[in-house]
Amino acid sequence: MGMNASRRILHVDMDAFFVSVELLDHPELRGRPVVVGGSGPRGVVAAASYEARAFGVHSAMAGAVARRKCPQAVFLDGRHARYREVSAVVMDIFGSITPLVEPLSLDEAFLDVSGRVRALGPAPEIAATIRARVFDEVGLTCSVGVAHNKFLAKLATETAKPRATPTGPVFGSGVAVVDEDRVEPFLWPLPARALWGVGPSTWAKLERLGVATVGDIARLPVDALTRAIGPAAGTQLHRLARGLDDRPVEPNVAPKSISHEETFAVDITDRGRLEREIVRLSDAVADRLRRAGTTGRTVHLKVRHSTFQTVTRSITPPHPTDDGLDIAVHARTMLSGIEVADGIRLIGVGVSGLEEAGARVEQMSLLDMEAAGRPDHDRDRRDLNRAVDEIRDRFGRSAIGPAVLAESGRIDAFEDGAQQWGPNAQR
DNA sequence: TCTGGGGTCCTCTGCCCT
DNA sequence: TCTGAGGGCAGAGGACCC
Repeated sequence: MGMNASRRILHVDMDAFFVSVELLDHPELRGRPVVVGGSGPRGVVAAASYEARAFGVHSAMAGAVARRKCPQAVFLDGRHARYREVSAVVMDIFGSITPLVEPLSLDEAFLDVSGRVRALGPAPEIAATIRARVFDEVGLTCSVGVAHNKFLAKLATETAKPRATPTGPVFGSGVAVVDEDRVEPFLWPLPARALWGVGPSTWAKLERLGVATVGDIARLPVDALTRAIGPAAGTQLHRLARGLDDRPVEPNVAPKSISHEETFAVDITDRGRLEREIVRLSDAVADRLRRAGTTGRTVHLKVRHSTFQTVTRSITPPHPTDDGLDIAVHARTMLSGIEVADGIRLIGVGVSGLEEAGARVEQMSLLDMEAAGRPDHDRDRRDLNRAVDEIRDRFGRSAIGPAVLAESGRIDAFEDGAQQWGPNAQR
């Protein structure tokens, strides 16, 4: 395809995905306000049905607030494993349309259908086909935006979505198209907040510049923008405001980091307890690293104090690792420099700098390994991890785990389906 | 009963090296 | 030897997204 050939990009977004999956499995709840997440002592809303949205409930809202706004709503814990399962079926439908599918999350994806128009018809027709197939084969509704780039396709989706009103949900058009010669009338009246990358902080800075709409940004000189919000964000925003976006749809984007974090039902001041949580989180991170066949170079620790002040520490050891104990030792070292007496509400462990496992082992000479004093030790640990992985494959994640966790009985906290949006009430 | 969990990217700062 | 500029990297934090 030539450089100037117009691309045909679809953005597909499932409508109220987590809630819709729950309604699929619990049809008796249809028509009622339903909220996924937010049921625990410190939970937040992950998704709200359009009936619940009519009461002002929306995702990321504190569970307590949601309850106050809509006490009659049904609050459900999330079932992440189930959502993944349904998502895989939906993504397979996308994959049968074009190989160029880039998932953004479980419920959203970009599709480049430029090469499929000849076979399947114009992009809006492909969009309608996708909606029909997702409904017929999965039983869920989705909205689709069509444009010549990712950014405009995503904005188009918003206008196609159902809306919540006091009298009940109103269906959207389902498919929305932004034609290449209609970009400015579509884009410029929108609030600047609609642009990708404009959150509360950037929004405040833009307001100080007297900017309200996307059109205002487009008419602003670039250097005024870069001075206000930085070179990278400034140039990017200026391009988006003129509808320019040449990012390709990229399937198979490799993850750059893996992490687990947890908010406690009650703040923790006991360092020993925090160290045990670190072992558990590190074990879960390492488990995922090995399953993905990767190792991590940099270990990160995240600590949120009772005041909500959040600090992060990171360290890059000489060798990449996929070993839970290894990760835990580094994380614990970093924790030792942090005051915990004031109460800790969240702790997280992660690794970044991912590379294929073994990529480096071959480069490391035997001499290096001996100088580091770890050849036998390393091999033993790899054997142990392999055995642990096999046992877990056969009997589940809770079958085996670090000894320090045995008494607290928390090894299985990351079993598939563990609820994901806040601490359980009983913890 | 205020504020989850899993990510990405950018900026700033300090340090090392040239 | 001292000083400085500038690149590269690591670490910390912030902003943003779903």
